[in-house]
Amino acid sequence: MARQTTGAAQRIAVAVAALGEEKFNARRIELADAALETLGELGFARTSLREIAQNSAFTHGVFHYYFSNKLDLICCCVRHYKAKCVTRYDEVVATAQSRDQLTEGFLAKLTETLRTEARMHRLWYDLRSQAMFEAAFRKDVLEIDKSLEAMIWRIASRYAELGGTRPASSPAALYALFDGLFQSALLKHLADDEKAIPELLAEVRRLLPTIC
Amino acid sequence: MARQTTGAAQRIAVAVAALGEEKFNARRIELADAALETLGELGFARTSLREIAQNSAFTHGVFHYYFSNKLDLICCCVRHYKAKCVTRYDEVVATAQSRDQLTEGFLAKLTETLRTEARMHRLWYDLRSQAMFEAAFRKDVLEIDKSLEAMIWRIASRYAELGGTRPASSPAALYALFDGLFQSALLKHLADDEKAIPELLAEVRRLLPTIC
DNA sequence: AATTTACCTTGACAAGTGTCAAGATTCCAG
DNA sequence: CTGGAATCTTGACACTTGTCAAGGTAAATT
Repeated sequence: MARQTTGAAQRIAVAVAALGEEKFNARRIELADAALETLGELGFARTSLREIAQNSAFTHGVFHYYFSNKLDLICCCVRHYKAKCVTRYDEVVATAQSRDQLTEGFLAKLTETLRTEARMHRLWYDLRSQAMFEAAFRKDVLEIDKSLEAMIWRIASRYAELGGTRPASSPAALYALFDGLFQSALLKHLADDEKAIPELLAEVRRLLPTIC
Repeated sequence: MARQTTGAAQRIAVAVAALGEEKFNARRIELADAALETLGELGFARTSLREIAQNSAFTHGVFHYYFSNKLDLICCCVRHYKAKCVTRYDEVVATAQSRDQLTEGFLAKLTETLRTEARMHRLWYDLRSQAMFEAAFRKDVLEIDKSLEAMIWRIASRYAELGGTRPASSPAALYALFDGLFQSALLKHLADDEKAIPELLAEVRRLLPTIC
């Protein structure tokens, strides 16, 4: 049975059953990757399937072939984005042998992220806000938020460990703090405020010893 | 000269010059208020001028008469929203005579806000995210962010003062922390997580003595 | 009372939207 | 090689969108 003549749900089920699963999912991720480009550029509100298709090597029909609808596509994008994101600081955590090394590695990665991946991160904040309106996003968004909280907690725990102490705050509070600072710095950075990054770094440098 | 036959910029200039300014602006705010209803319900991405008009006592043409375009309307909404927002905790700050009173007043207001104004606040987070994509929003959003930071700072300063100490963090860090916690609690609350509010309260209660 | 101005309604336009299906193409098992 | 399945392209549909202008109504001014 051709995939197209059935609903997308059945299509996907059939594909999974038919051992084409891996290929099918690989294609979905390819498409999600292409979609993330345009989404990062325009944001959720202004991005249409046709716009996504035009900025990619695919035609708009393919997206309908692989995704049951627009929300399905965006959800897949969000999930895919997550995988890229949550391990960002793990290498720093694994290799740092002192508080100083961890601090400098963390700050360097933070700077690099703000400089080169601002678009992806504003999309994250966009989608997290959308989740407040669109229930279909909530599960994935809450899951990613949890992963990010765990990521921050790994950094803080390691930092504390390297000084022989324990973090002075809860995982939730630490994540809220760093996420809030990052979000604010991102907005200022996107508004061409050149002090945004240095101020963020100074703030984090000041905070790390007091809260971890 | 009739307002409609000129561009909106001129129209507004003419209105201002013609002493109709107050009436004109009052009408704009009335319209912005109506628009905020729908925006809070649907979010920026899904809200159209017609939808706004249908959920209000006005026809869609009126919005074009009072605003040069959709962005102009939304900007006005954001600015108007600000005024409602930034004084929320001032009464608590002014009347509290002890740390306990301030804490309880703050937490009560926090709860009330989450319970009764979740829609307005998700809209704020939505618009702040939009500002990362749409430059036209940035100035207003950054300004509101500053006002909110100052609002948090007033609370923290007063809390410290009531204990004869000084806040242990910068205004930026304190705002990032509370904003991050609130944002996370709001999302969970909207996802029908009944622990969202109590957990937020517990976290804030724990944090206040350590950071202020 | 007459006329100009401010305010609002209505309907239209062009562009863009998500969705879908019919047909072309590619791929692969028999 | 061949027939059928998987994949993709194309074009169409019904609908919504922001924008705007022609016209009507109410209010103010002369």
